Amino acid sequence: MSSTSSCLVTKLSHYVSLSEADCDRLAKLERAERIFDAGREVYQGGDENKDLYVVKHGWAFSFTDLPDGRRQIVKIHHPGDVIGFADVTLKHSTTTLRTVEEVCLCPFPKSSLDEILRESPKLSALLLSIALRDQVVLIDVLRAMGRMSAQERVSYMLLDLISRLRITNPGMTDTIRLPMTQSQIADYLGLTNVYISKTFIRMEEDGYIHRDQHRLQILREDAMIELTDFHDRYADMDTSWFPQD
Amino acid sequence: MSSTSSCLVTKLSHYVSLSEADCDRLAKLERAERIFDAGREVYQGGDENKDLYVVKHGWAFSFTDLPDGRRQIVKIHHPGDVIGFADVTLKHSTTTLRTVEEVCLCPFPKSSLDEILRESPKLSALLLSIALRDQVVLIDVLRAMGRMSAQERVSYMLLDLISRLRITNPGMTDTIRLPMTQSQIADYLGLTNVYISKTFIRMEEDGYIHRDQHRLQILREDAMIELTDFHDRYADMDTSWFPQD
DNA sequence: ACCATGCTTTCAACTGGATTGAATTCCGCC
DNA sequence: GGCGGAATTCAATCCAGTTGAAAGCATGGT
Repeated sequence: MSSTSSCLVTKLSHYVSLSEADCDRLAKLERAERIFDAGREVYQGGDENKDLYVVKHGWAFSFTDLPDGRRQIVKIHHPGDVIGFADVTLKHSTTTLRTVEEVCLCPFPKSSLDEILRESPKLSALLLSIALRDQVVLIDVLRAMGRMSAQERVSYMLLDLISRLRITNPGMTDTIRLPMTQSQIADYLGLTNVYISKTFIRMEEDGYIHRDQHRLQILREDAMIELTDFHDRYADMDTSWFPQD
Repeated sequence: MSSTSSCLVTKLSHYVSLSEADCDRLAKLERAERIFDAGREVYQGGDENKDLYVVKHGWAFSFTDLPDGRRQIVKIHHPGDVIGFADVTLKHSTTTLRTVEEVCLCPFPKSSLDEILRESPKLSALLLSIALRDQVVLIDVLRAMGRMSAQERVSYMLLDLISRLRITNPGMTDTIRLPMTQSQIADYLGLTNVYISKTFIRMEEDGYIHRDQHRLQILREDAMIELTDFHDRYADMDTSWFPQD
């Protein structure tokens, strides 16, 4: 089985070199695949969660609602991401998964994870590292939500997105495709669609960004990094303590 | 080595029964111990992080500051908690650790973790589960910060605290000791000390809580659970997939 | 070409929570 | 028991972001 076609392998081998066997273990997770149209719900909060998903292409996001309808998007998923990892210790899913655009997902059962943990110490360490790294990222988001103004939050989000996309596309420039609607961005940043609109317009006037359809160019990345005290959590990872295989 | 004195063992064996050997491995982490006075910084964000800490007694918290001084407390630590786990994949600490009151901490080197991962599959699974559970909890906090009003956030925090304290004190009633100052609570919930004060007074008037010194009694827990759509993430954990030893 | 639909932008009124500064109360400590 | 510093409370004012509604723009389907 050639592993070059696996998004997951591409993403994870950015952090540590993987043996042929480990690549195959990961690639196996992407054996099945299912296409979902834009704006579809893949599963809902409260559903029994038997499967995890690897994203093959397209964007999706996970969210929770309060009973009165207020919505919080908690994670944005890109190709190569594993969806649902945080919920494996729970019987039921805590979030709902919705596609932003047409998405290809590879479902695999929780039990495959189990297998990896038993067979590959190196992949186990990598999975643990990813879980811990995700914690650090969530803490960064928390800081943004708790203490940053609207413009700072938007800046933080854009920097975070571009950092993540750079993992798999090292040649990436300063321009990203941003398929989410402003309402979705608002639900991610704890703001309203109206204020997101205002903030984008303001940031464009001030020369931080340039927009063209769903493409967004970051013009003053350094200024935005300074503004938000941004740290890239994706580029590097301390893998020196990993067991060898 | 008797394990009954280890806070960590007490906390973790709530989730899964541990072998004598595993208990000893955990208890070993609490061999060294250091007392810190109230309001002391144990380490700072940016410090090289070589050690993790087990809390033996007392409360502490981790926070980050923005360059202009805005502060976000990101985690509150209780006895039995492991501090610094999220940062093990990073060379430098992302947060500062400060004590709330007199605290006893047991420092141990990152490498001890390494050892556990190599020797005990069951503890590895447990550690991974804890990391994933913490992610779910952070997502709950994120939801509170993004979409809840001040009173809802305070309610959420109190419910979360009491749930955590119940893990190790099953006989706990509806009253908790809350040694944090209102400014600290504000920095945790993304509000201001003044508004926390107002909210507490309001909640006491409305009969949700009763305060007496640093003791706080929760009078209408059900109402608060309903208000915040609260889910206890600590009581149970799906350990059915754990490897046996 | 046309309409339906959903997204973005704009507008104006409103409000929850922030800010500031001063006044109290609390509490440990000499 | 009284002093000093911290924590809390009070009151007045202010503003970032909300709300709701309406108007402009795209896009795609028939």
